[in-house]
Amino acid sequence: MPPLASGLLGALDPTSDRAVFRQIADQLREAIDKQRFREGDKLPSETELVEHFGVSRMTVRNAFSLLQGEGLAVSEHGKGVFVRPRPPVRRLASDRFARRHRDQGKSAFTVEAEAAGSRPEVDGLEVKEERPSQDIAARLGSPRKVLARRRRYLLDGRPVEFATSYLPLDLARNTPIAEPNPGPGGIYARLEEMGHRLDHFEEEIRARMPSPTEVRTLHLASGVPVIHLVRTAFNTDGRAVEVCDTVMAADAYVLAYQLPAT
Amino acid sequence: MPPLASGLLGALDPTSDRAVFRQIADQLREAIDKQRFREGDKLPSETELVEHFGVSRMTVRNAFSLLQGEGLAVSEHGKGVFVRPRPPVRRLASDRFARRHRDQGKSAFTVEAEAAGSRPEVDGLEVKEERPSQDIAARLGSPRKVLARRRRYLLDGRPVEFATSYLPLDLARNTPIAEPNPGPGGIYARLEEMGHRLDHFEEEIRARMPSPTEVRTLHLASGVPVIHLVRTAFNTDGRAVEVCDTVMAADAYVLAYQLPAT
DNA sequence: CAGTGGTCTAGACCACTGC
DNA sequence: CAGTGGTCTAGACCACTGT
Repeated sequence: MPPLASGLLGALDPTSDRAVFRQIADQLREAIDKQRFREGDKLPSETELVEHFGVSRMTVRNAFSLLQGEGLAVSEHGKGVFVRPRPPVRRLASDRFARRHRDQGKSAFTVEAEAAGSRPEVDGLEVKEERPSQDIAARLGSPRKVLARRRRYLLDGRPVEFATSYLPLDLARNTPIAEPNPGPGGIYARLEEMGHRLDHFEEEIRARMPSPTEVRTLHLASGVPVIHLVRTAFNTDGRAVEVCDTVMAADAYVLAYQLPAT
Repeated sequence: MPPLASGLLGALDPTSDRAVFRQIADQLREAIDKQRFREGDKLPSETELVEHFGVSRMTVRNAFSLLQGEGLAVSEHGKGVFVRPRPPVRRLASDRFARRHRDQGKSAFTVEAEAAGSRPEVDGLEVKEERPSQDIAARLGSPRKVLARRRRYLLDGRPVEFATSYLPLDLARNTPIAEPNPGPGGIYARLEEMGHRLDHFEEEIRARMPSPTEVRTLHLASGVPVIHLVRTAFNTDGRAVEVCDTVMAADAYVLAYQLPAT
């Protein structure tokens, strides 16, 4: 009765140029790809692999470290190293800000999450007046000060994104937009009531590894990038009336867009 | 005359709970954020840091490993560890497939890159008939076979993306689309000539860490994710006539989209 | 308690770079 | 050649998990 590792893993090739820890990672990666280990399964412990391959512990840890960097494995102190579970993904459609989605009493995030059978939460709401960063100022037409609305979004208890909306202060001060709860339809509905009929949005998307702060805020496993989305809302006069800066856990989202063939 | 490390880095806090290698990483990260080390600068060598902090070499290497995972540093064997340079970013606009961009003799990639002052190349072109994967088949209406057009794109010698276009074989066989060079305006122009007037595109965007194959193909530094983009082209009958599966080096791109406020 | 991963040491030898 | 990072060993002690 061979231990777990022996049953599913082979031997090293001592003639290979490939570093031993890479060979070990290769074997584990292949076993994961072939579903011999499935999502959430525990991988062999460091001790088991040390004995199976006859290497030192650091070599095994280097192999695990590679897999974690690739997003294939996560370690849990005192428990083991596991195949990283793939959580359900939230699909953001490009019509999510269409006016017809704005006539309910709840936010777009809440409505959409409940429709998908998830439990949405909003967290750490904070509304402040600030001096804008250079980037935000440039996008908003260089206002001296802005209203910043920060919040974090969770699905079924898991943080998935946090966002800050910036509006020129002269436009937002002493309006419902400056209240913690801006009311049904959110700030876009309020902007339109105030005469800023929205014409279109521009979104810019980047992907990168998270900062330590982002890792904490979103409880990110290692090997999980973030999607950085900056959305600018334009009114029918062509003025940028809001910029929303969003950082999303990349493993929780698919973004979907429609492009005209023109 | 203190060595480089002493001049820019402080001391450890032995009373802190924070692991020593994390404290070292914190100091280097802060120095990078504050531009005390700039893009492309060499960080202190492992030996220097070992002496400066009075720790063992593995501890210093762990600190560097953290920074590399965050995409802040890259190591070069025999040379040193450097602040990761931020290469110029290519902006993909959402009108990049508009018909008006299709009347030149060159591909969209080539035209756009030259306009931006870069030197574009296309690489490893391969045209094959294949059985589609389950995902591709589902998107194309379950054809038994597809034509697959693979290629890699480079800017100024640097690989930035590789892509595969899939078309139902009954639609593409024995047409210019099956030729290595499909002619001016690319396969979209040919599809329209063949009566498939394009109506719109759908794009799905994900971000994740690259597989080892993708690391090789795109020469990715560690700590650089990929953007995975799947575009489906629909004709005016609502039929999906092409799916293009693209993997991009995330540090080389910003994707930009316009959304109607409807 | 035993088993797990997290941190750290003090060496060793190798491969690559630049002078 | 000296200096750099890449790999590997054989220990040690700690913190966290589950029984």
